Amino acid sequence: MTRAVDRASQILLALASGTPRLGVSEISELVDVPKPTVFTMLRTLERRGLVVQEAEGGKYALGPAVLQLGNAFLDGSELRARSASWSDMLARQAGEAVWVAVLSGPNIVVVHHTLRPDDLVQILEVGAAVPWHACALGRALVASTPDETQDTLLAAPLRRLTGKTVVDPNALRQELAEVRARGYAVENEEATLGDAGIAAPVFDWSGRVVGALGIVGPVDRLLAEGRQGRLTDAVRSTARALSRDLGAGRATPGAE
Amino acid sequence: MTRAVDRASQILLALASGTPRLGVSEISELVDVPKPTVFTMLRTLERRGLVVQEAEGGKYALGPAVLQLGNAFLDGSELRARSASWSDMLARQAGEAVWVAVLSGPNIVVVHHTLRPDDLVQILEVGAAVPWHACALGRALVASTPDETQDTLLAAPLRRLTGKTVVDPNALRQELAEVRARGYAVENEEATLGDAGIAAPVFDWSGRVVGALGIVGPVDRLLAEGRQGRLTDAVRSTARALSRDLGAGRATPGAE
DNA sequence: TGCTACCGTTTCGTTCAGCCGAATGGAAGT
DNA sequence: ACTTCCATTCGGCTGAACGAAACGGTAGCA
Repeated sequence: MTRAVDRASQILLALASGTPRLGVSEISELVDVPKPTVFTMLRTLERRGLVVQEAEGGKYALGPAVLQLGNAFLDGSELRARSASWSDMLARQAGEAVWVAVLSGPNIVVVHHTLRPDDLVQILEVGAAVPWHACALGRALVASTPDETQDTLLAAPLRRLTGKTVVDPNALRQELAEVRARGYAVENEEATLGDAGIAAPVFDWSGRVVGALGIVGPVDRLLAEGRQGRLTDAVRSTARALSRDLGAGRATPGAE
Repeated sequence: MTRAVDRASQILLALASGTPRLGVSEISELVDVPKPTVFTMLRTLERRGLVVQEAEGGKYALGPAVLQLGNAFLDGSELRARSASWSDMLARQAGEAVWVAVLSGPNIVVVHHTLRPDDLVQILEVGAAVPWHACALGRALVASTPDETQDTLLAAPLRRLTGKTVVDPNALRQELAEVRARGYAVENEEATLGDAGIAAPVFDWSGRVVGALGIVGPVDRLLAEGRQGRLTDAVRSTARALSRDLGAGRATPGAE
């Protein structure tokens, strides 16, 4: 581990963590590194366009080169490439928005988003991050990770996003076991009031979970009696098809 | 300048430069750093999710955390936030796709893309990078940068994308002077065969150029006689309005 | 207007982390 | 079975990373 590189990584992630512009002193406090060290690293990151300084003597922000990194990540994502057609099909079938996401630290981050097939204004959420424990995508994904990954994620502080967000590690651990057993996750207003989610894990050729696919939309539509079951089946079979597309075998967990 | 951090930045940018998966030896050659050093830095970047290793002993790729950085950059971009409505208006007016871009090293990178207002299938290009010299957006932007920035960009190797791409530094320098004088750039099949672009620079409150806004589309539509002039006027007045929205004064270069 | 607090930035001496050549074990290719 | 080249490990050396102290400047306040 290169200490300087790890610190610089933390600086970049601090700049991505909510407040878009931070001063040297603020960053120094957030990442617990002395100001001259932060200053030198910011100058170095600025050199490659990963960070920009607003004005002479002013605050720092992420620079355009990180957008290029993000885009290159998406371009190189086989999960994203292969999910487009399955996701489009599910959106038409379900009449709802479909997201495909991967795990990134304590969050899931959306790598593909098919808009709900209607003419209403929607925001493309590719790149959006949501805490794993507060959404169906996150639970579906994490439920299929190794126990030590789950232990790590459950040991970290869990943020409450709405009054309904479950943040008790024991309750979540039990929920993950249930999700794993039945092969899909359902979330009801834990990430956003008024919205629910249904998601299933996606596996690759080696049998490992590489992401999750799911629908997200208004709770009164998604969880309506008689409709939830059909949506769940549609989500699961689409996730299964996507897994197969990625080389997963028939015996993959959740793919029975 | 922190040497280790600069090297790690180069490793990240190498992973974004075209081939999505690279081995330790390949990266070592690309960035001219010994393999054990590359290895240790990759492990450090992996720790924060900026890089992932495909399989044990395998190749490395950018990780999901860079997508979060890219998204955070977009979320924090005032240029992007303020350009959305102006860009939508111009797209309706011109009947073409509208891009807003910033400079990132030798490329421009798209921060906002309004789709052409028709029902044909289009790909959202946010995050896409194009060499500055090969597109109208890049020329419009660079023409308004300080001389030393232009000198730096013209000194670097310039890639030819089509048979029509101008790569002679002297010819480009003259073109930049002309772009600056008239306040907009036009590009004809230099980035993509069949496509042309018209763009104008965007300024902020301090009078500095912060981006460019332009339309991109089929050359026979954009550069049609009688139409090019009207499109140019529409692009320039939209860029001017966006600049005003960002606090630029009336006397800003290109804003007469 | 003057003072205080805190900012970003600079300086410079210290020390240990970053560095990398050499070596290793393993896998791919022939 | 052998060769080649991969990713990874090891360990000694030195200069880069580090950070306390200080500086110049600005914002905020009385």
